Amino acid sequence: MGMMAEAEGRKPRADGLRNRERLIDVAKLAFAEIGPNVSLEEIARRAEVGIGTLYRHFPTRDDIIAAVYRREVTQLADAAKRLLETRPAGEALHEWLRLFVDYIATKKVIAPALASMTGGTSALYESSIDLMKGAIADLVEKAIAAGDIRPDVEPFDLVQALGSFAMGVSTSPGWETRTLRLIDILMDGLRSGASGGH
Amino acid sequence: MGMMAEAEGRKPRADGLRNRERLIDVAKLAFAEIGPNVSLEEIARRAEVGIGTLYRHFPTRDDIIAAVYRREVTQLADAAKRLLETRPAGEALHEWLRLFVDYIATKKVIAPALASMTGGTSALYESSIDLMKGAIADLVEKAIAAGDIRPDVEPFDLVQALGSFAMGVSTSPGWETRTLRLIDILMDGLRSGASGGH
DNA sequence: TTATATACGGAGGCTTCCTCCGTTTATCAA
DNA sequence: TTGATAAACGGAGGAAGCCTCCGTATATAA
Repeated sequence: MGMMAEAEGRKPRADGLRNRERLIDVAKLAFAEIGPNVSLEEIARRAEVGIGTLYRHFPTRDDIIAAVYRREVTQLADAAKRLLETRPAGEALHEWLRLFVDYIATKKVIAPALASMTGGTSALYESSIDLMKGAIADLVEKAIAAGDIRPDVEPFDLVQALGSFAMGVSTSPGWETRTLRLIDILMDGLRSGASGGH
Repeated sequence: MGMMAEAEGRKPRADGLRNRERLIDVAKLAFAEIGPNVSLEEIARRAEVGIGTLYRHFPTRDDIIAAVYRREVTQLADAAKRLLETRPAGEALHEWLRLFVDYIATKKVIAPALASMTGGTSALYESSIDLMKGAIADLVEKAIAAGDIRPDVEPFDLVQALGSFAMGVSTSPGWETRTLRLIDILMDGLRSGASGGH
């Protein structure tokens, strides 16, 4: 129980991996541009691969949607770690919140499809929520420890706030700009009352 | 300005109206059963009309979705009026809240499609929200006046609560039962502290 | 009952979905 | 390097869905 299933066989082919990544890249853009019902042939066309290649990597539409979503979440969690290593915790938090806006955009487009998936996907959702909570908690705790933000912030408060942002986002033009502004204000609020020292 | 555009021409054909209603009935069920991407041919098939008939009544997919949604909202608002006429205000409120659960179910299925519509639909949304607010306010005020529920309830509190229900509903099995239970509890809460008199 | 406006239904052209399989290519062993 | 071969590629093509168009049928009005 709990074994690494990998082992045997040769190294995966470089072109296979390349095309897979390429398809996810292109799919994310296409979903954002055209909507959740882009034809898969369109995605294959943009990625400059045959339709067969797309279907081999992602047997169903849901699979490619899940792949986009999963990568988005993973990148966001990774970004938290990387940001914490390369700059002061307060800045890291601020920067990460901005990245979150891009994540919302992806999620909004994909959500309908995600919602219509059954079983397996709720697990995908769960794990993504856990990843997010972990990332936020880390950022907030370090930022408090560094004296960059007020000490009475519960990480869960931020989860809540971000959730509301994600929900409340309308499709009206300029929501992205407005949300980014909101985040700046939020950061100001967080900073006021910070110890300021190290 | 403000004229009734109707007038001329003969009476609309009975079969036309019948088929139109039939299509909306069937579409609501089909959306719930199969999801927001049911083929329109499937809907026509179930309604036992030709595909051409469906397209004449609803030139686009969005049109039929809007029709289902609009009827749902309208029926809900009408039900409030009817319930208030046929039973004590407290019971009317309780019953109406139960109907609301069915409405959520429809809305959940349709929401993705509604969300992807442009322009015209946000108006549809707005008007539905106003209808809902009006219905709830009426029910709550009359129930308070009748002494069936505590007097310190703001109609808007209920709007808020229902909104949360609608959002928080997961796709997990049994949500409908659970939500109905929540509504019963909510009603108990509303009743406690009621004057009890007339 | 007749005339006709109105509604019906489905054939057919086009797009998308998805499978299948012959061709190409990256990896590994010699 | 060079071959052998597992792995990946790509697109033809059948099935299904989208939507239009128009000949047929029927409800309404005279």
